[in-house]
Amino acid sequence: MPELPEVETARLLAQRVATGRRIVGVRCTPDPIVFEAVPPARFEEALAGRRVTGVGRHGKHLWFELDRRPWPCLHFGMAGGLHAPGARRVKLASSRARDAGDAWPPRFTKLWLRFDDGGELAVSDARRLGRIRLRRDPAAEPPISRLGFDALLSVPPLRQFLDLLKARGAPVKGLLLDQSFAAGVGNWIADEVLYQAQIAPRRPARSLSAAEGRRLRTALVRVIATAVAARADSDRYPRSWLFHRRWGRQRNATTTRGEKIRHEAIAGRTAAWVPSVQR
DNA sequence: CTCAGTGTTCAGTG
DNA sequence: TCACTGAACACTGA
Repeated sequence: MPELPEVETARLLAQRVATGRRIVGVRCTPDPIVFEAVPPARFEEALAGRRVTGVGRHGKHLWFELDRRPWPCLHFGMAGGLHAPGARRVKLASSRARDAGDAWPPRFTKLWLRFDDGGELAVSDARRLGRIRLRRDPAAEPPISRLGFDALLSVPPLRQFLDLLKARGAPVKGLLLDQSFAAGVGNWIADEVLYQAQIAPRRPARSLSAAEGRRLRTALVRVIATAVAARADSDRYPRSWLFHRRWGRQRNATTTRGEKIRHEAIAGRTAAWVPSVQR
């Protein structure tokens, strides 16, 4: 559940379930890839008996603040997620309508926590591209310290935003995907933002006019805020969004307004864009 | 069977 | 050194 809106929704869930509670049970699935070489015993020892004081997020990274360090940090990769029993699952837009049942803990669970009030949380990751780490000060250490501005909480003022664009020659689509520029933007958000800002994805970032840069910033803020307000429930995203029409076998060739959608690889990812609208 | 996919990292290039 | 690109990673579902 990768992009910022899903991670922010996971943060709110974690906050509700865990904040103020003590961890009374920790179970790690042995997985040296996802746990990045932290042995399960070490991880369990760091968490067991601790009280959760808060839940932080920057970009797509999430971490629990405990009454003793180090703290656990989560990145969900392409297919990871945070779950609570009975809670509506934040569905991946790309795997619509398929919920793999209501098993608890869910399939592919890597980390399973129980709290002193009976609450539970599980971290799953089918594809194993996610990471679970321990850090003494998450925001001050890699990989989080290397991130750029958080795309929900700290988008720079216009003047500064335009300066950042001028400093980069990469295709603007690639820049949006660069986490050291805007932390939290992923593939569909980048495409959505460029569509709404009416900018072609291959345009070098530094070639954007001030008016285009301004549109880009406005669209970024709006797309992120709207998706977060919808709690990352894609069914609640505006019908006019490119999002609803970019996928699948019905990779619909057109938007709701009848504009032709084109798919091509840019900066290593598939970009979906509308040449008749994006210049 | 093959391939794409809400990501990140690292080697290689200019 | 820097900016950028493309392959690798790992695995499911179409």
